[in-house]
Amino acid sequence: MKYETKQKKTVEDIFNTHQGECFTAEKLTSLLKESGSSVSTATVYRHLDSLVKSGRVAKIPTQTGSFLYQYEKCDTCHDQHCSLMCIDCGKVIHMDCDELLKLSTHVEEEHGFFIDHFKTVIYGKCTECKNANS
Amino acid sequence: MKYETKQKKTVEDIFNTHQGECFTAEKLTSLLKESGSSVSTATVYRHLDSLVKSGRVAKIPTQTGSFLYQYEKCDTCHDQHCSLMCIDCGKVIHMDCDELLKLSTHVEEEHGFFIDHFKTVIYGKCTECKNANS
DNA sequence: TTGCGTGCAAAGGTTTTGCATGGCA
DNA sequence: TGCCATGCAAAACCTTTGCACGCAA
Repeated sequence: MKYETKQKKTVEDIFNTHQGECFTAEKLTSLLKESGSSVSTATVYRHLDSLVKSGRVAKIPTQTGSFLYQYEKCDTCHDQHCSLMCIDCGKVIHMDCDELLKLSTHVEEEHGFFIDHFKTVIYGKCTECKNANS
Repeated sequence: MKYETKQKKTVEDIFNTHQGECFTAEKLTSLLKESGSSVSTATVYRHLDSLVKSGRVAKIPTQTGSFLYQYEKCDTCHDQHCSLMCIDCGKVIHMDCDELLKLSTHVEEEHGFFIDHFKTVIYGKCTECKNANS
């Protein structure tokens, strides 16, 4: 994707105006449509793929077998950034603190594993859903 | 799935003899076939679903859009158990230590989020793959 | 002009579902 | 016997791919 096309710009604009949010490919496509400049599904996927490969967008597997795409402009916080997703309401909370660094360090030293915080999603329940149904 | 059928028993047997391992539904189906008692794909999925709902099997979303199923018999370690999956070779490492409890506690207190360790998979690279290609 | 990007439709892989049959209690 | 589980095939779902056309450089 080296050409500067209208579609490429439109996709990047959407991500820019919704920083940190998570979208399905379908949601992204409908946002593009609503914004007045439709982009075909295939092209949306091709740009998503390109953004994921370049490391600017995270492709997050969900519990329903599809993906969520999340734009992260921040260049400095990756090592300790992580997403917390509520399995009930789907809300994503961003976490960016030292506690994660402690875990990474521990896991590297004790378990020989190098965490990719950008690809990792921690599942659980947010306070509201926790209180709501158990 | 309240009846004790041959198929149900066979599926549970496979999990019992491969504790802690991760399977795709397809892998599980072929293991069943090899063991001499074939079970149809639909039935395999139905039992998996039932096991997941009852909490005995974890359904783990992968980076390719399908799932891995993991049996966990252990009743006492859930709160601090977690799976580490290598994004290169697919290997799954089990982690069961206090460091996770620290993270949970921190996340609950500071971020108002309750981690489900059974559903969470931490992605990254194992030592071998880390050394191999970067 | 060259070749990459686009849109459409078709294909792909995995999981789910409908329906008739078979088996457990 | 009554109802649930099973197997098959079809459908559903999301994502990827092939191909002809259009547009950026």
